[in-house]
Amino acid sequence: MAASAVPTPTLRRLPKYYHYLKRIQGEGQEIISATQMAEDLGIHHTQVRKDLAATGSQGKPKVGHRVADLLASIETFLNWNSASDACLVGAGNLGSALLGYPGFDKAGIRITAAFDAHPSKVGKKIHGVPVYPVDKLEEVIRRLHITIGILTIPADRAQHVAEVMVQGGIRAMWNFAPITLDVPEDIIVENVELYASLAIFSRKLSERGTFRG
Amino acid sequence: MAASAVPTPTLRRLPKYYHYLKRIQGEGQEIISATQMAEDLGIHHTQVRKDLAATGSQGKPKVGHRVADLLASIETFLNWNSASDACLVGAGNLGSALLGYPGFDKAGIRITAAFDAHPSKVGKKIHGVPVYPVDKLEEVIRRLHITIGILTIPADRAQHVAEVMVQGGIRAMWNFAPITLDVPEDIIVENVELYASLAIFSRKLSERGTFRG
DNA sequence: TAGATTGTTAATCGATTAACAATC
DNA sequence: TAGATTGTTAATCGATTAACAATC
Repeated sequence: MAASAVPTPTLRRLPKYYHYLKRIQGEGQEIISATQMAEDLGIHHTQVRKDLAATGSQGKPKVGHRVADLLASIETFLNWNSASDACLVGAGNLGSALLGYPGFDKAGIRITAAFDAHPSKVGKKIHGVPVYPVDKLEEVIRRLHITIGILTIPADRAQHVAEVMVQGGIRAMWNFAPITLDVPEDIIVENVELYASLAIFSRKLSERGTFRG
Repeated sequence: MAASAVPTPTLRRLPKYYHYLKRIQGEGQEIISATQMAEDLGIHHTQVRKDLAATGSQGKPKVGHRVADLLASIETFLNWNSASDACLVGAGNLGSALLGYPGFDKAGIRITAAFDAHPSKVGKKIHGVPVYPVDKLEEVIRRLHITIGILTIPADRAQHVAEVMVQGGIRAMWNFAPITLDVPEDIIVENVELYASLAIFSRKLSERGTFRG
């Protein structure tokens, strides 16, 4: 793969811009300057300019950027226009919540199958997505040509499930389990690190606050 | 506040070490070298050493680190030993999932009250946590001396709720809504950016994959 | 035109990686 | 002792911020 020319921090900021732009668009605003965005989002204005430039969007000197253009640029850059089929393994609390999350559709990720180990969940639909037994994982993803896997299972089962996913043809994984998955190099893995945020939060609390106890 | 001497990337990595150490501890391992950790986690060994040093933990040359010591150091460093009371606003899919999340207890965050705008949820308990009407937010957090607020509500209501929280005495917020909250400077805000991870995932897909469509 | 804004090139800052001394 | 490991100091790398030219 070609290494991305776009820094990861930039990618992380793009959704921030996206949601901000959606909001002001909803308020009827059609033009926005990078200066204003920077101020509202608490980011340096040069940073905002570089990030927006990375998506290929261009503004007009003295005028600013068209909100609709920026939104379109971000969507295109992140490839949110073309859709992929995904499955989710682990229909527990977090998994069920994700099945009902509206953001994926927008991002072109269509969850068409869920899997769970508990017989009580199998056969039902959660937010419209059918739940299969987890031992049918390989068979179903192969049959439905699913290429994306979302892991919302406990850490101790994640590695095994990842291996079955690879067997079945999954090419990319979005992993919510707090474990470093060991998969072939050509498989994409993106880890959602909820605990990373919790650690930063905890540290801020212990640094600043005396209001614990 | 004093700026943290510990880099944010280090804080983000600490839970990774923590979960790794918990796992090998569960397998009966008592000693671990930074070299081995680095290899298993795909992180540079010097990085691991610096991160562990930041928590105040020390190893023995030629021997390694005691797993139990490392775990204790991380817990202490993140102040996971002392507990704080927190409330959660927005008992929807994500909110309910968080109420059932075992990680908070471990991190010393005890959710004692939840709030929701839907009358159907009010008065019930979700994972043992009572749900109050959201218009009682200020009153309840004041009465229960709650200092931490978790926001799992739609973006368009987050700013208003944040302001009520500040009114009621909340000093720190863990925000899951995709919006930059505007609160007084002395209020701690940590944003969980699920969409940041999704953006990185989407970009990886569009860079590497031809398996969309 | 004047001035606000864009967008680029240079300087700074901070994190990661490399080199190496210290220790059991 | 020899060698593996720790932990620190220096070098590199990359992102952020500053300075400035270009544009309408």
